[in-house]
Amino acid sequence: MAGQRTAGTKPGDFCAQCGVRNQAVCAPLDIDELAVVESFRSGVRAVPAGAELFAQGEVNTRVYTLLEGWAMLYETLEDGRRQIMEFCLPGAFLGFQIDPERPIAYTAQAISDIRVCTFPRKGLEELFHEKPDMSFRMACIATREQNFAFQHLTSVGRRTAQERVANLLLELFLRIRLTSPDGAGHAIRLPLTQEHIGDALGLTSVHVNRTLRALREDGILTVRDGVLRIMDADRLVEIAGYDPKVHEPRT
Amino acid sequence: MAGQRTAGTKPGDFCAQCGVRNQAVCAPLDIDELAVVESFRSGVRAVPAGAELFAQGEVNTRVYTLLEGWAMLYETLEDGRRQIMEFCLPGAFLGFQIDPERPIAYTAQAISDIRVCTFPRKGLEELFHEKPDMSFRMACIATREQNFAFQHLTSVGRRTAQERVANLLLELFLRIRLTSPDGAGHAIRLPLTQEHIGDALGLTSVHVNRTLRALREDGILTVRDGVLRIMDADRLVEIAGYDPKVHEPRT
DNA sequence: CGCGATTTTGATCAATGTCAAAGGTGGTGG
DNA sequence: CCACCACCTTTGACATTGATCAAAATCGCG
Repeated sequence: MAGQRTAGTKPGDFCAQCGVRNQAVCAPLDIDELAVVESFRSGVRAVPAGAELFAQGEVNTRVYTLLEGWAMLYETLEDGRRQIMEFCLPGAFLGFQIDPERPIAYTAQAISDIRVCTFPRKGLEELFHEKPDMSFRMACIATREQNFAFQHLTSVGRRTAQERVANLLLELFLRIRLTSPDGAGHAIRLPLTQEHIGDALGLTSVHVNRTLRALREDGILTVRDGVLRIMDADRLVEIAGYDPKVHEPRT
Repeated sequence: MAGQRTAGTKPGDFCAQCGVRNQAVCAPLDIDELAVVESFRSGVRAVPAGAELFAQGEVNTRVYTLLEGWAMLYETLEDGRRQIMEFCLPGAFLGFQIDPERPIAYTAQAISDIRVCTFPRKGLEELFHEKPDMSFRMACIATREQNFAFQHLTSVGRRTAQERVANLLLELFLRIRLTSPDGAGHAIRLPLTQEHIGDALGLTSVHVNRTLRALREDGILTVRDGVLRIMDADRLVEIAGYDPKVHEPRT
């Protein structure tokens, strides 16, 4: 599958062979333009699970495209309560803010070991200016992200614990399915703890645990050893309140 | 204050005199470019309180800039539960989706009587293409909106009822203060019912009522006859968990 | 084997929801 | 001008969801 990669290179080393190019901000660029981007970027960086890409309150001088692995964005309150905004998969564009001087409101942390493509924040405007398609692409991405944040908000604000968990797991299942090359089974790798799930959904980890038990006992799904297995997709879709007409697929 | 408007015209009739131009997508345009936009738009429309600009599930053929009044975006679940995503004030850009064919996931409804500047969705890409600054501006707006959605999500997911209410009312107070020309008092017009507040915060209206009572009894704020009055700003800021360093001002 | 992190379970508690009814309040039409 | 109506606010009694606290079981790993 890595046939056209030069031996010894890893995904992201060359833009032209980038595995997430079509999901990322770079999608509208042609091969020649990629060369410009490639010379602009700072390079590819590996970040171990648990490390932060940037932290709430910092002024952030880089932006990132996630190449491999899972990351998350979260905000913490002074007393330690945490809200995870989003789980990020390859292709995600992270850390962009309008005002580069303003401290960023949330933290980005690697959940698994990840690899990111790094750009200096400085000069981004100019790059977007030279490549207006990237601006438009960027607007599209941000608009989509806003839509996902809206859906997430609806879950947290108005659904029961069971509905929230069902909704999130279904969403993650579909996102992974869309991008990952491996098989068409009813199971995916899910590198999240129950605390991650709780912090994303506004629940405690112990309530997530009980909810997952109920879902398992009802024969709907299981989460075991970091793999999510869907047993009864129809009922899952129903509980999750998932509507394929409005719920836009997501990478 | 309306001195430079032609007698008989209303805000929005001419782009050059548009009161929200500097908050809206049109901000980066100069006078000549405005002429292009002015010929592109469909015109200005008045919409009465309670009417919908577009509805969840429709394919939406127009986008709007809000000129006057309050609107809101919300999603409803099949059984009627409602989540308000956002209260929109003048300058807001509404209804844009990447894929113009896909049904929109949320409803936009006027809270008070409003006036909107209307554009056909068709041709927007071309307009953005001709005016790349508008694309970039659009990306900035969408990114900001995403940030606000994130903050909202944190409130709903992790704050108590009292903190949520305090946070929302403070946010609205500051937003209004930023834009409205009238005085520097500690009160603003707030055309929301307690049900609106509850649906935005993931609470029932009766719990909002009790929470407002507590806030009033503690001498922090009052909401009465559609006006919000701040009595003790310091304590409000504290309860709301408001951090001016990361909480970007918003129009 | 031992340790830290995670999952699981139980017992109890608190925050918020539900249901119901009683006041406003403003608008409308007779 | 009044009566009525729709809508909103307010309050009470009670129900329920999900939180909290605590401890045991399990797991990965050095």
